Formats: sequence, structure tokens, C-alpha cells
Amino acid sequence: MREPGFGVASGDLRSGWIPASGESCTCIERDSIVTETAEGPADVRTRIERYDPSEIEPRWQARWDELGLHRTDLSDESRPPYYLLTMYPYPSGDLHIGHWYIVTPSDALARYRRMHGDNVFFPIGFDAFGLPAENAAIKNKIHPATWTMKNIENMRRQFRTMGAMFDWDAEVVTCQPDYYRWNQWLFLKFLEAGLAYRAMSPVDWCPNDGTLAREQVEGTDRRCWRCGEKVQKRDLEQWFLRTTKYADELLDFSGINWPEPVRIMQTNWIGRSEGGEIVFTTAPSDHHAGGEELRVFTTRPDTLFGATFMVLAPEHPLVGSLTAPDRAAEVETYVAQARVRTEIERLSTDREKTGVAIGADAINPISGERLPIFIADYVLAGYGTGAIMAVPAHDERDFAFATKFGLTIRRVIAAPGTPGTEAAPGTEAAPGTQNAPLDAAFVSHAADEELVNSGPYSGMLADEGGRAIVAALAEQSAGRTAVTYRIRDWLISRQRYWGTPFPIVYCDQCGIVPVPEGQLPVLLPETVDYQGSGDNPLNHDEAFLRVNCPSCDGPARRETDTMDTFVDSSWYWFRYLSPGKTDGPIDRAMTDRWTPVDQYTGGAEHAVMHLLYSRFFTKAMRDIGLVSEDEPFRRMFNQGQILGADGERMSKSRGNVQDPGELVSRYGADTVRLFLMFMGPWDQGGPWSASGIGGVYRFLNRAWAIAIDPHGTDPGDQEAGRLPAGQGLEDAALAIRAAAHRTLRDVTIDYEGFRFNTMLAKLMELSNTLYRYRGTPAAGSPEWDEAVGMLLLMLAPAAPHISEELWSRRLAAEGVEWSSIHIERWPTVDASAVVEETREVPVQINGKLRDKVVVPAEASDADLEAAVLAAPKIVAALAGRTPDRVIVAGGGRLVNLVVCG
RNA sequence: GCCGGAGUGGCGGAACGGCAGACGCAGCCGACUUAAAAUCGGCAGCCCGCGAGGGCGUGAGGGUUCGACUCCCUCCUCCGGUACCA
Repeated sequence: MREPGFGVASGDLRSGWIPASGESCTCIERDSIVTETAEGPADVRTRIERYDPSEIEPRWQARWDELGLHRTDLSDESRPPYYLLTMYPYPSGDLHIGHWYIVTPSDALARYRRMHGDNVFFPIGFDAFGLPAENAAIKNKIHPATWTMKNIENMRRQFRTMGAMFDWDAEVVTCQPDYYRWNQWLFLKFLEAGLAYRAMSPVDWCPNDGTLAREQVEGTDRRCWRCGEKVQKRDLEQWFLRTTKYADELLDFSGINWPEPVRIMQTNWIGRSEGGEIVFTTAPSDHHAGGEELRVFTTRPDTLFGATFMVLAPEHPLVGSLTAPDRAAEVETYVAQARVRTEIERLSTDREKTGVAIGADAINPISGERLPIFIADYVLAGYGTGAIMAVPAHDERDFAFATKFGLTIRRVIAAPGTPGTEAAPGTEAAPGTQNAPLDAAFVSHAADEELVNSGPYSGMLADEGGRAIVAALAEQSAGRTAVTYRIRDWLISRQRYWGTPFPIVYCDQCGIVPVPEGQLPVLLPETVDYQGSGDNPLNHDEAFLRVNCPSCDGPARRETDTMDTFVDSSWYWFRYLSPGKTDGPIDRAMTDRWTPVDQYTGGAEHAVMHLLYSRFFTKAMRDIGLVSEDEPFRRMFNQGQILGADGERMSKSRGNVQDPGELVSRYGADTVRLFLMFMGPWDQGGPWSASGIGGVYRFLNRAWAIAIDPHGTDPGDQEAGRLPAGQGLEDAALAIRAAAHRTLRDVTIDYEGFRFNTMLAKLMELSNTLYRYRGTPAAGSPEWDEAVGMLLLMLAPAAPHISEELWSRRLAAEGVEWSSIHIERWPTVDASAVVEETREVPVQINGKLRDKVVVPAEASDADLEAAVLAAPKIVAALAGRTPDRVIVAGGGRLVNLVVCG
């Protein structure tokens, strides 16, 4: 049973009463303290109760908990649902300042939305499978499950000190069978739908420690991080999800509000290119009969006549049969070298090009020209067809290769009338085009450029010529228009223990057999025998391995690979909506109502992979009939990352992890929350430094003093008790009201735009203004009271404890029954309070600031211009000259006088 | 390398193409205190000038504009991602 939502809960709140709040009347009164002085006579001073977060915060956290203030009634239809999701953390052990940085503003947003009347769902969980638990297991001989669950326990406790409004009832822990069984279930559905398949793929392999992750391969010579052994490549049969099926749909971001950089990065990652597939044929030679098809993909079919050689990926299937016997040794050596290089290395345009000729030729289908075939690692087997036609005159990489190997460079595109490009068709390059200078050559051609050196196509515009060439090839079945993508299918197999087991059995009789749905979950055994290495212990667990075939009941063996942890994170927000559901992964009624997630927040480091996989999962789940949505997250925001004080990413191994515990016990959670929001723009992050936290603490102390002791004054304040010079009580009240409403207007805009740093700056300004009036006659005014109330309401999402405490005292002082500030409504701006009577207009001469004039707010441009030209400083600066132009910019916000000469 | 982001006082940062440096930290001066801490008020980009004032300033160099931290081009540095870290 879930607790009732706020509607009912608030009734509980009113009936409940907090002891300390009952004392609030005495709190507001002052304690008289008699201080004995050396001179003898007693100096009677007053002191207010001091702000003590260590007393306030735990008390309210316990109270909120008790009242179920943070539980969301998912079935409550009386208010609009608002699903706010923050990326769930990896349970690394302790919450560090980075977790606070991620969660605090999200929590403020959740509270802000709730103050607008939304039914806010703000869940949390743990991304609990993955490598670090296995590393801990090997290092400390502790079971990954024990390590992980201990960490989770600890982090749950630490999370509570933040005062975040997480709904813990919906918690997801991915390493538990009640979660990962649904990974298995989804995998089986994907398999059924043809979205999952098995294929060979290479992994980085260490003979001692098995498969290695990228981060486990160290140094330029690529050695294993544990044993230092040279890393090899090994081809394994592995499971893939067919992400490429959705390539085009994933390019479509209409209907979701995501940051431009993320959309661009995903678009580039998917990497759709349109062009043509062209079929070359191999030429006969002593060792090869010829006539084999050699397919290439090109985005530039218009440059076909400029192809002067061919390049195959070293892994290309035809390499073996095409290689001439006298080239075999060299080719084999090169292929072996290429296998150990990373893709990043291979694609680097910086690195000198390498490759070898294989002693065979290909025939250009349009010109009949014979082109030598090379293999080179800058061509990847997995992209396009794994083979290219090289056009060195119009491609930077091909140019570099041709230059190094002394190959022909033939220019085939030029602006009309470019000298030296009128060679006869089909012949060698025209004079002056050999080794053509790089500058103009391979930049994408201008619209008016024409084909040259291109047989019958010479003289056509490049685009048009390209289409004509593909059309001609298509007629002889030697080409067609084609689209390729950079994105590959998602390899989800991991040769590791601490992950979701695949629900697959291998049977000698029946082959690959899915575990029947009714036999799920396939439990991860409690094996911990790592045999002193990182090799997957499942491979050695006979009890797990041996199984009867679900199909024929004969002896069979289980799949020992587990799933990529990105599988877990690709649908967890659906599961939050279905806690404890045992007859399916998700509750359709709930996901229909609550998804897509209204707002997702998380690190920019997830801009592509996690966010793309999540989009893929949503679409795949839609296509197998599980959900109705096309997209997982309506609006996305990427916050920055807090780095260690050394500017490096926080990690235990670097020893730069910042524990917020000490700051919290010294200043309180509210101060730490505010400081993290105040540091800078949330999407920026940056190196951690606690210097400046005192300023935020002072701000809260001032807010405290304003709220509980409006008539107090400070020692040494020369202006104490006096209104600003020239201001009457009425002026002061209006000024207070204007400040409060202007702040509300601006703070609301900042919350909506996630600009928490400027939001707090404006609250500080308001509190500075109020503080100026503290102790003056204006402090008792209704405007003052309104402003203080507004300050607390605006502060409530960001600093939930102090605002709740001060709010409860206000209610008590007014004799009003208590109800939480966090279910209070966000105030509304009174536009009339903010109206200004005059405006100050900066005046520039030739763009340099020279003076400012003050004019009535409604002054016309002509009035303004007259005032400007009469201003003494301007008259002096003009020194008798007449402005050539007078620019009144931005609807009278600035005047610029342009004086020539 | 490629893709994305960021470079502004001593520091964190602010600024719809229109007053660069809001807000805060550190600093300096003053008030309160026997004193210190805390608190309160004030000053404060850099250079020249007693001052009035002037000059220079948003990573570097160009460009567009009456006007550029903001837009465009080239470059430098740092951060994130680069498909088995999550």
C-alpha cells in the first residue's frame, strides 16, 4: 500500500505538530543577556536565537519522512503529473560532492514544480552492476553483491542528509533479480522480434585476465592494467541489439526539447551519409582469376574518374584471395599490426598513413581503368563496405596516402576556366594537376564547379555529374544510390560476472535455445572464485554452466556472458513507475500516464551513449507493444561535472574525492546545497573549491535574522534604525515591495531556465535590501511582511530546511495552523509594484560611454535626444561638433552619438 | 585525430548585439569591542594623474556593425565523449 498523496497528507501535517515549533513564540522573544564589564555596571545587550542547522535539519527530515511528504501517489489524477528524473548513481561507496552537485538543483526543481501545483514524481535508484564491484571483489576478496549492497545502504543514509524529496518507495536496484529478470525478459522479446542477434566481434583480450575494457588497456603499447601482458584481439561470438534499424528515426528530434549540442553529437554519432555504392571488379592476374566484385561506398560518386587506387580495410574478406604470393608476407604482417591498433589511432588524420599494396588491381566500371589495390588501416571494416575508391585530389586522407606512396593525383572537379584542367578524357592527369596543391582541392566543391578529366561527363556541374554517373552505373548493375551510417549495432555481451546473465542455453542438438519466460530469472550464481584474475568466474562455475536444454532436455550449457550495464539504464525510469510488479516489467497504465519523463537531468558525458540507447530502447519497446511513447525524455538538461581540487575527474585512485560530510556538519545541508547552486552555471561544473561557502552561510544567517528578528540592529551599524536619507516611511514600503516583486519576477525566470546561480544572487540582493530596512520603522510594515514571506517561498526549493523552519515560526506567530511551506503555492508577481518612474540611459560617443542621463520612463526618443544633447558632459565631449548620426538603440535603452572625423 | 563544450578582475562568476565585472569569496579602510572573533558600513579591473579626468581591458589574430564578452573566419589552451568506466 502506498501512502496517500499530499491532499490527504497535508491533513496529517496539520494535525501533527512539531515540538520545537511550539516553542517558537519564546524563540522570537529575545533572551536578555547581562554582560559584566570591567568597569562594573552591567551592560544589557540583546541577542537573538542563532541559526542552528544541525538542530533544524534532522528534525525536519524526520518530520517529512514521518508524514510521507515525499511519497508520490502515482494514481492521483487531481493534479497534473510531472516526472522529474535525475540519472541514478553508481553505488561507488560514499556520496561525494559531485552527487550533491547533481541532485541538489534537481531537487530544487522538483520542489519548485510542486509549488506550482504539480503532482511531482522524483525517484532514485542505483545503477548497481558493473566493473568496479568486480575490481573490489578481486582486490579485497569481497563478493561484488556484498560490496555493492553495503555501498547502497551507506549512500541511502547519506542521501537523506541532503533533504532531497526522493520517493524511496520507487527505488530501483539493478543488481537485484526483481530488476534484472526483466532485462532478460526484454532480451527474449527483442530476440523474438529480430532486434537481437549473435555475431562475431573482436574484443581486447588478455591471456590472464580475459576480456578488457578500454580503460583496462594502458599505454601506447596497449598492455593489461593488471598483469602488464600485451593485449591481443580475439574474435568472439557475441550478442548485438539492432540499433541500426532505428538509425533514421533516431535522427528525428522533433517533439523533444533537447540541448542543441546533444542533438548534434547524436546526429554525428549516427552519421548518416548519402552517396553511391559502386561495384568495381578485380582484374585477372597470375594468381587470381579476376572478376570478383569489389563494392565501395562513396559520398562523392562525381569523383569516380579521379579514383587512382583502391583501399581495402586490412580485415576485408577479399584480402586473402587477392593478395599476390610475393606480397603475402608483408600483407600478413600489416594485417596483424592493424588488429592491435585502436580505432581512434586508425582514424587519426594526424598520424602518418600506412598501408601496403597487395599486388592486385581493380577495374573502374565507368572508365575501364586498372587501379592498384592497397590495404590500409585508415579504412575500417565496419563502415560502409570496408573498401574505398581513393580519390586523392578530393579527399584529404587519400591525398596523404597518395603523396606518401607516390600515386597519381588526378583533379576531376574545378571551377569553370581553371587553367590546366582541359586534358583529354581517360588520359593521365592534365599538366599541373599532378600533386595538386591541397588548398582548393578536396574542400567540398562549390555549386558552380564542374567535372573535368571525366570523359563524357566533363563539363557537367559536379552534383549533376555525380547523379548521371550513378544512373549510368545502375543500368549495368554496377552501382546504385546508397545510404550508410556510422552507427553500428550495439554489442551488449560482456565477458564478466557482475551483470545480467543472458537467458540463453547452448545445446548440441538444438543450437541456441532461449530460456523459457517461465524459468526467468536466470539467477546470477553467488560465485566469487576469480582464480586470482579478472577472467569471468562464470566460465568455471560448473553448477551454473551445466543445464538441461529447455527444448530437448539433453545436456546443454549456459551462456556465460552478461549484459552491458547500459541495458539496465536504458529503461529504468519505466520501472520506477512499477515498483514491485511481478507479472511484467512495467505497469502500462502508469507509463502511459507518466511518460515521457518531463525533465531528465544528468551529466553531459552521457550525451551520446546512454541517451541514445535509452531512445533506442523506448522505440524498440514501443514496437513490441510494451509502451506507447516514441521518446523517453521530453526535456533534457546536461549539468556539468564537479572535478577534484586538482582539476581532474574525482576518483578514489586519484585521492581527490571531496566528502561533503564535514561541510554539512559545519554549515548544514542548506548551505551546502545553496553553495553548489551558487558556484556557477549548472551546466558548467568545474574544479571543486569550498572557498566562498561562508558567503552563502552568511546569506542564510541574514535571512534568519530578517525573519525572526525584524526589529533588531547590529553592533556598530551607524545607520541603525534609520531609513535611507531622503526616504519616508511610505517610500520605503514601496521600495521594499518593488524589490520583492522584481526579485520574484526574475527568480521565476531563472528557475525555469535552470539558472540557479543568478537566482540566488537575486535572492541575496533582496535579502540585502531587506536587511538594510531591518530595525527601521519600515520593518513592521505589511510590505515588509509580504516581502519576507516571498523571500522564504522563493528560497524553499533551494534551502528546504531553513525555509520550513522560518515558515513554521511565521505561522505560529500569526496563530495559523501549520502546513508545510513545500506544499505552499508559488507567489504571483504584481506587475504594478515593479513599475519605474524614471530610467537612466547611458550615452556613448562613437561607442564609448561618456555620460548617463535620467529621463521620465515614458520619455519619447526625441525627448531623450534633447536631454542627451543638453547634458553638460556631452556638450563638453562634443566640443562644438555636431553628431553625424544619433542612434537611439533598444527602444530608448541607450544612445550612441556618431561623430566622424 | 574526430564530435561537442568552455576560456571575462587575485578567485567563483554576471551581462536580450547596447553601461563589462551583478552576486559572492579573498583584500583594504572604518564602526562595535579593553582586545580579538563574530557582526555592521564603506572602498575596490589594470595603468597614468594630487585631482578633475584620461588611456587600456572579456585566450590570440582578423572580419561584420553606429556599437561585439556576445555574430563570422583562423589559431591556442583546457574539459567531456570516441562504442567493454558508468
